[in-house]
Amino acid sequence: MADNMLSFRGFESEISSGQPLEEMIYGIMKKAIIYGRIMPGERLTEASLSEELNVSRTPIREALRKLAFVKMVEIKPNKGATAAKLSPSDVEEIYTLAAILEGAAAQRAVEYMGSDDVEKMKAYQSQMKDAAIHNDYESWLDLNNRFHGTFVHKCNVPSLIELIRERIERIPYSWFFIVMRPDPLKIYMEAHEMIIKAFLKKDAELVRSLVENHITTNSQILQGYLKKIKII
Amino acid sequence: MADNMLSFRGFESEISSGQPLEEMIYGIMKKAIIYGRIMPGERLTEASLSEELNVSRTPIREALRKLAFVKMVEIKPNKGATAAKLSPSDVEEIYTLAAILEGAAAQRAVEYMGSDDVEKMKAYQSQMKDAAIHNDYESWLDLNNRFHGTFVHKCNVPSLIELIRERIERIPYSWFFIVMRPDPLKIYMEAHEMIIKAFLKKDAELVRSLVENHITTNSQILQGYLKKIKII
DNA sequence: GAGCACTTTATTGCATACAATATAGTTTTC
DNA sequence: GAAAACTATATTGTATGCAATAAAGTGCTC
Repeated sequence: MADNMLSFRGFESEISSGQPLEEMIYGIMKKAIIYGRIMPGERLTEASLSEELNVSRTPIREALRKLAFVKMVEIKPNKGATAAKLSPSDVEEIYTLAAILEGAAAQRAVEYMGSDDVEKMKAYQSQMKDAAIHNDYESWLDLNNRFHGTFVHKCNVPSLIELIRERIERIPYSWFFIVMRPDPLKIYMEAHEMIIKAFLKKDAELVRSLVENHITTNSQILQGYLKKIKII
Repeated sequence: MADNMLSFRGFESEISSGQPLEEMIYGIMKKAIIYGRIMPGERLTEASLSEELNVSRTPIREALRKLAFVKMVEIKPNKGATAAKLSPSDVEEIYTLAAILEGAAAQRAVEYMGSDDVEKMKAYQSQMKDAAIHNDYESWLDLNNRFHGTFVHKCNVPSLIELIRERIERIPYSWFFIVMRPDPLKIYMEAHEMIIKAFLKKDAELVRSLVENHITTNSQILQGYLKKIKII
């Protein structure tokens, strides 16, 4: 391992790219949490992280506090940090807010979307069908992010986009694959079709309610599976 | 000054109440920003704050980073922190989100509001009229917070409540007094009346749109004055 | 053996020292 | 005199040491 590399559970980051250590550690640990290399509830002592990352406790403390802000770790004064556990109600809240926020973003986006944007959404949608047929779930997920990103980024409210991203990031990456079964996928894709049509009609209120329902439905399906396979 | 007191520009906080210094500093500085004791754009060097607060740089750094998270200060790597300036578009965004979030909270609250809650809102509303007549704007503002808080806290989504509070806190306290003139107040109070009626009808969708419009209208009125008196 | 005081250990909170970086000022060069 | 190179200063970033707190273990009392 080159000594100008920050390495943590398979994730790496080059030191001395102008970015402070604190931010790099924040980024690398966030990834580790999203991708399950840090398990929920895992105790994160400053000393052990310090050793694992080969840096002092100072930037680690600051990274942990940032992670606490986005609720990925929980810090109790004088007791320390643990990777956050997502309770059923946490999951529900995350999606409740995601639905509200993304619905609002979509509503606002109607005004700013060009026909090229809707075309992009159509293209993603058709590519998603292909990906689903070939069981290429990785691509499917990427395309889905692009689909949603297309209108979210057109809402003209940067902080709203940020809030939406913050919610989505709290969902472990692996969970997105849980719902990738024929029936949920069918429901999912049909919702996208309706959303596309609503954007074509430029019916902002319809777009809002469709997007909100789309996310809520998906949330309920996910929560059902999570409960059934005893993840939460 | 007792040496177990943390003092900062007129605000004080007792040390050794179990709370870490970092949090106390965060709280005290947040107040100082909200109440205008720290001016927007003011440079906040760790050393000067350290001297002013009689603590080391460490808890100050952590407090500054927390404040950066709620966008009350801006931190540039290797350059340091400044008290955030609210640009016209920042103000617009804050209120845009506040309207979305509080509208959603209100909509959800309809289900959980008891008739006693609506009675409370009516009571606050009538007290606000009195306060307005006697030009007791301080009380008016407090009652207004209670009025809004009544339904916001009934939305059953704690993180939504938190997000709303975070937006409101970014508005300098003094600004709330700017709009306290006869015409805006009349519009404001009429909106409240309509909101109360909508809650009585338990019409969630109507409540949502009324609350959203109420906040948006208020925002536009405030922004108009801010521009006229050249605050932003 | 359960409950309690005491001691030990682990860990965070805070303070401080040093290193790295950015800024301002100064000199040098043309 | 303007631009560039250098120097000095201020400030943040990081490492480390010590203090305060919490948790775990130990022995004592009954």
